[in-house]
Amino acid sequence: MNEPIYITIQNDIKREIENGTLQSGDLVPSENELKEKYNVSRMTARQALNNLVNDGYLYRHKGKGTFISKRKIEKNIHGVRSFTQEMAAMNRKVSSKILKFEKVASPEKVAEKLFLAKKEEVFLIERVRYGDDTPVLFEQLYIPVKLFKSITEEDLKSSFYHYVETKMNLQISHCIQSIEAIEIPKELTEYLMVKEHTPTLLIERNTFLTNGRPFEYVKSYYRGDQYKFVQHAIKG
Amino acid sequence: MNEPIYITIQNDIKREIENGTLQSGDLVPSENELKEKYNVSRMTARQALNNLVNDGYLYRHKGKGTFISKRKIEKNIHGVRSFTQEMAAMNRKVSSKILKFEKVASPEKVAEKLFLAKKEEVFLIERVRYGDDTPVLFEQLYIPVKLFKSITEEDLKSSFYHYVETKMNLQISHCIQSIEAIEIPKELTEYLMVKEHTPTLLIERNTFLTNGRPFEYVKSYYRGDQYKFVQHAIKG
DNA sequence: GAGTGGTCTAGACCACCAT
DNA sequence: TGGTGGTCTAGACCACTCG
Repeated sequence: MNEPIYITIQNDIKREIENGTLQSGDLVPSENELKEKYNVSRMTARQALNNLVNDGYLYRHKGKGTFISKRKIEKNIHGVRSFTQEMAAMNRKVSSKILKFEKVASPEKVAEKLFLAKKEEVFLIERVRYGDDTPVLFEQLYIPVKLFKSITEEDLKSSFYHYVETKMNLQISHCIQSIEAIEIPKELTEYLMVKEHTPTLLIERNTFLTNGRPFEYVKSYYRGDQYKFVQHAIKG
Repeated sequence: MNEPIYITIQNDIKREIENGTLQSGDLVPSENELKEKYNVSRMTARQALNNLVNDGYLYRHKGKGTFISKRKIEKNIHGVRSFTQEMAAMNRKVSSKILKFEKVASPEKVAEKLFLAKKEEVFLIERVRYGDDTPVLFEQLYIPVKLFKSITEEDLKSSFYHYVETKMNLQISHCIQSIEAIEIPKELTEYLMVKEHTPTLLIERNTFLTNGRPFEYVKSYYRGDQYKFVQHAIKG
């Protein structure tokens, strides 16, 4: 395995939280216990715990220990959710059709959003996504080639975020998005099977990893009659 | 000083970002440079930088260095923002016209959202809100009478959230909102000064205090051509 | 006093990037 | 090749909490 040890420790603990072995309020093994168990230095065990604290899985109490935080389920509601998660929440079956999957020189705006040099290569992926076989969403996804060297069409048939987190072991942190109501662009009417002038939700999203770097810029066009964007937001 | 060294380093860098000495895209001193400058170990310098990355101030590039990220001001955007804040961010002057301000028996759906008994009294406030004198938003706001006994029309001319937090000393915690694209309802065309069928952003929001109780339920209709909803969301 | 997390050191090897 | 960040070690002292 080339996976860093602290990632292994993190994943082990995450798994125990997700399958219920560790419950909200439970004490997690101390840094010294993890040090023994994984035969690593204390700093390495600490790094794993710190990352989980930053991600909201754990909290610490000086002199007492490290504990599982509440949330867990609520966590899925906060903020960024994938289309797949949204549809699952509504009990709709998801499918996708990929219309385009090619390497292109990044347009200026995209390069800026992805912190790339001008014209640096990006994958441009266009797909239509369906809920219960009705088209819901047309999406243009831009991702840096240098980061996603080995991605295939197959990987995009289901959840891209899932791929990023589990296959690539990257940690998604946050996004900045804008949401507006527009008339559907003419060229999309046939993909979404609607007539001209249909109200459409346009969401532009720039999503970042925990290392502070963006990994996607995506423009999504949602059919107004098929999709309602639900979210849970925390005041800041 | 009892302040940990890494906090000192963080604050020094933050200050340079805030006063403009370090600008978006600039290279921050490397871990080794900070190590020399502050006469600390590399891990300590690294801890300072890592924290700033987690807080969104910096991003890293393996082999290249650590850089100032764009955001900075956008950081305030996390989650719930009031219309007033949104407009201020765009440098637009805000004004309001109150069309209706009355006590009504709460409709069933509203009672449910506000945790009230059926037909318990609520204030229904309808207002049009303007940015630079152009109508941007028509809003129906429902708030419990028992909570806002002494509210006046005057209090609603500017930010309602500001009133809640500073005049009533309540702490806003979070909201659940749905966002969808619709055609403008006929009866609103004149308030928003648009023609029929104009794409409109409908946002329904249920907002809660830190004590877990809801204090408002609001339906907002935003002119699609005037308003883009920008937000910063954290992955859960 | 024993255990915990918080801070810190002085090294090390690696992968990545520019030149 | 030299500089950068990414990972990791084997120690150390401290402040806090609990019995």
